[in-house]
Amino acid sequence: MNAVQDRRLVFLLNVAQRRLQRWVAARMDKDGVTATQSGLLFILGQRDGALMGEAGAALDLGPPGISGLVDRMTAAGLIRRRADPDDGRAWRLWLTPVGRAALAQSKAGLAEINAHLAEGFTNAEIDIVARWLTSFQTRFPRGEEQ
Amino acid sequence: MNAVQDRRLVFLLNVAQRRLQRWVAARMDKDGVTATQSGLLFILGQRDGALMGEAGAALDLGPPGISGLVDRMTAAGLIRRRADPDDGRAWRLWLTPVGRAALAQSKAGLAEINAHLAEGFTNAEIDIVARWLTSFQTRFPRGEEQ
DNA sequence: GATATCTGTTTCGCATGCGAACTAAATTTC
DNA sequence: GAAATTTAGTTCGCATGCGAAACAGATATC
Repeated sequence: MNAVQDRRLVFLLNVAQRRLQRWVAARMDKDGVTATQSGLLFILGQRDGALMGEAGAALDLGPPGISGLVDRMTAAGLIRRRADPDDGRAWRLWLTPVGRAALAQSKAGLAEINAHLAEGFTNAEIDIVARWLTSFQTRFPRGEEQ
Repeated sequence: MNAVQDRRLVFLLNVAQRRLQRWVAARMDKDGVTATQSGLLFILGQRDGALMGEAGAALDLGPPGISGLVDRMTAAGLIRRRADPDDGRAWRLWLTPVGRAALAQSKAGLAEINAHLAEGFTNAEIDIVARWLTSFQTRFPRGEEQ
């Protein structure tokens, strides 16, 4: 009899994510940066020179995910990739000037989106939403069953 | 100083969706049905013989999305597709026996996931979450700007 | 009735990201 | 120090889904 009764939540989450994705794509793509890509830009803005694995973990991406993302962003000239001097297997990622510019634009766009996302909800309500979203990380852990 | 302060919500939504997706894939894929596919099964369970466009609208998918989904599910033998007798451009979608069986299994799995999604939250809190998720449909409309 | 327009679906090229299998370098074990 | 194991990334095949453009049938307009 309430929101949990049917498939709603699963479906709603899916749709919401897709709608947001599309929205971001429509306004940010003009600057050549997608939502996921701006995620990596943010990470590097805080930790320039991070390892691919570190960046992947921060974005909650598996090895194939971060690998492909880095390929595309390197090709787009947003980041650069240099071998780690201490570990022959590892790569460190660095922002290019183009990447820095894109990051600055993403920050502005993101502020707008965040405002949009909280409109019509109190801080307490947004905190509940944030707690629910965060709980996925323990409820649906990466490596394990159940 | 609260949850809205940085990119959190956008990022959290993304991660949550991906985690759920992965989870569903891991336990449902054994039955050969993914989350999106079970979405279409649910629609047809209620409205067998729906037009592709109708199904797409119900799932919030654009033409290319529903087209590809139908291709894959037809190939998998889950649904069947017949020309609409009244409109030479349109197709109606029907569950196959295999599709019906998959739908039954999806229903069971979904109940479990829904329980999991609401654990640790009161009904009032889940209602807030549902309201937030639903608000995306007006906040980020399909066709238009702003 | 011929032309213009609208509408349902398809196709293309792309980004995203998974699991599985692989490669290669680093570390541990014996 | 050689063999076994772990770890960092890559590659492959796949599902998902977008926007743009194409296509064909349906409807409206003149």
